[in-house]
Amino acid sequence: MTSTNQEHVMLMRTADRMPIANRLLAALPRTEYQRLLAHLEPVTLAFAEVLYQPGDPIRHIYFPNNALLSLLTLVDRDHALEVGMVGCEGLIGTDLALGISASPFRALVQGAGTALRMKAETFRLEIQHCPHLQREVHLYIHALIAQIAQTAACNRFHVVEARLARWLLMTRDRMSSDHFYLTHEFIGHMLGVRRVGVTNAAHALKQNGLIDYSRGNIVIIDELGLEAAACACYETDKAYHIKA
Amino acid sequence: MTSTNQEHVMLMRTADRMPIANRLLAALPRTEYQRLLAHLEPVTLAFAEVLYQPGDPIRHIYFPNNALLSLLTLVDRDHALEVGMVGCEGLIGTDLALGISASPFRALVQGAGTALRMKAETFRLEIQHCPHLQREVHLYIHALIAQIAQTAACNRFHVVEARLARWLLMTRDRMSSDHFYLTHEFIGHMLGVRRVGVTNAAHALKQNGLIDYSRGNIVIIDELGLEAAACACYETDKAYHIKA
DNA sequence: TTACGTCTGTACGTCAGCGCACATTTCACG
DNA sequence: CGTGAAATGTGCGCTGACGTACAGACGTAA
Repeated sequence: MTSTNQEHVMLMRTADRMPIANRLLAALPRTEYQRLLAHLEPVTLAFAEVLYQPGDPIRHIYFPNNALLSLLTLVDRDHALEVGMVGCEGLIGTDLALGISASPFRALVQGAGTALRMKAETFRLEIQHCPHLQREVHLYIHALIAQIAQTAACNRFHVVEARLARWLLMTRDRMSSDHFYLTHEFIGHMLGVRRVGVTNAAHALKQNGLIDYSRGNIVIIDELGLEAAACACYETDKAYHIKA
Repeated sequence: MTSTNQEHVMLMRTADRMPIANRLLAALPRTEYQRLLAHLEPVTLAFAEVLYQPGDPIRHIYFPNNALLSLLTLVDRDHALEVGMVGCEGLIGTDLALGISASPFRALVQGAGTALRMKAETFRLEIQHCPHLQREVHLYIHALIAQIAQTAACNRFHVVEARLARWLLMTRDRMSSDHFYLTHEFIGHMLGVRRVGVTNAAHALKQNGLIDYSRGNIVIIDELGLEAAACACYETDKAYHIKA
């Protein structure tokens, strides 16, 4: 506990010297960024941590640095479905920018890492006074809408293997790493399929030499091959989010 | 041609005396509404008319009165999927409010009727000077996001019959009528299933005395029964959009 | 009335994914 | 070094939806 707190404090002290890993923040002019920095608190997010629960008021917004977040809609008690994936290109808590204080989605940490967070109330005020922030957030909301819709169509029309390939690539892009920890069980919850469905699809990808994995440690071996195995939805999504 | 133009002019002249059927506009304070009215042009929309094509610049935004609009994502050349349904509770062209000049969706007229439209450029300017309009549009964007996500999950988990029931009820709510013209073929395109799939599901609903139909003329007979046949997604969606 | 186009009913083989159950592998920990 | 939990592999019957094809029903216009 003590060590965690100390680490936390250390992070806070060095916040103003941290590289601006979050691309949305990085796109802001210096003046606005400096202004916001005073309200941004670095935090480390643990795997599977739940940040928002549907209906609950949003307490903080999060700008991921190297963390990866998921937005899920809950249906039945058993069924959930990932509708959005948020990495360093965006933020969660966009609802506040639209005048809503609760998220309709569950937000959880898909990839552990760091993020910058801001109090909800502060964000509501600051976005009124930071036109560039407002603009960037609006653009991101638009991209998110497109992503959600694309995911909807993809889930409807494409087979699990192609969806898995797409999902792995999207994860890779946002993690900036070819290696990450994710069990079939977890991925199943994201894609809205059984664990066995993921196992079978992953097995096929492994057989073809596109990926490797063992007990949750997934490695992308053949990126181009994986893109070929994925549906065209990946390219569409990429165009929206990764346009560097 | 001439008669159409005359009718059009007549509609324009009486625009300021038309009842404000669009609920989003109706929620605005008088002053803002009067200001906007000068830029709002009544139009009649024909069934199956395409208002937006993905990627094309938006020329007008549309506030439906009694018309019903659909937002579709296109996947392959054959496959499309409805992700949003917009009636008098909202508008299309929200992208402009987020600083984007093209819609990612195809927008088409699912139910013929009237709407008020505004030039895209005018809307971009006016929304800066009409705080209530901005607020209402933002709230609607949020509801739309929730609707799209809900649709995504619904398409993933629920059978065609339940989805059809939900879709008919959503149509009904936005048309304010138990009767409308829609062929199985058309509905199939919306739900992303084969025409035969719709026929089978519709047949089952008909057998149970919930609906009746013939050559595109659909009538909802047993509303409560249809709600029971629909998935819970309907209730969720209703809570967002029809909260009167 | 006839003819034609549109809409709806029905059939059939195929297949992806489901739910379930159980075997096997691998790692962490005592 | 063993032991138990977690992760992955495999099998099986079932079902909803697919693609396709064709038949009947209905309405409109000649």
